[in-house]
Amino acid sequence: MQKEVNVMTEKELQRSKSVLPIGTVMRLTELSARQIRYYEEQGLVIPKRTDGNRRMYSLNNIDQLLEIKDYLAEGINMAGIKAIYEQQKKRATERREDNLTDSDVRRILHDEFLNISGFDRGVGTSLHSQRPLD
DNA sequence: TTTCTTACA
DNA sequence: TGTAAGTA
Repeated sequence: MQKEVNVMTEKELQRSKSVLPIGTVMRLTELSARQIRYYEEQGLVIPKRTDGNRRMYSLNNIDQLLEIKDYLAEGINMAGIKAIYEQQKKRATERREDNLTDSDVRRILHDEFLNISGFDRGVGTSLHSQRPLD
């Protein structure tokens, strides 16, 4: 049993190892260096730094970047993405403090997502005329 | 050669 | 966001 835990830990360690330079990340994610660095400025996906201050990304970082890319493709902006992560962090806290069932968590998650996406699209776009945050 | 920071058409 | 400049 303990052996399995070690295996899992090893995988996580490998996925957390920062060994990819930004150039590789660019090709893997189809994102420009400008964008990758910008997302870092915004507090999302902070890479390790090595040698002469060069960014080194891990496999997990790649996943994070791809996730951000998906959100962007869905029309969610930086503020919205940040909000989503803040909400997730908040949910992690709520989960410890309360005894929410999985369905409760799902309902909250769904509700928050609608508010976030509705808010972001409402500014400048007219896909929906709804004003969920009113 | 690649990446970094800063700044601007 | 793209891109140019000057480094490391």
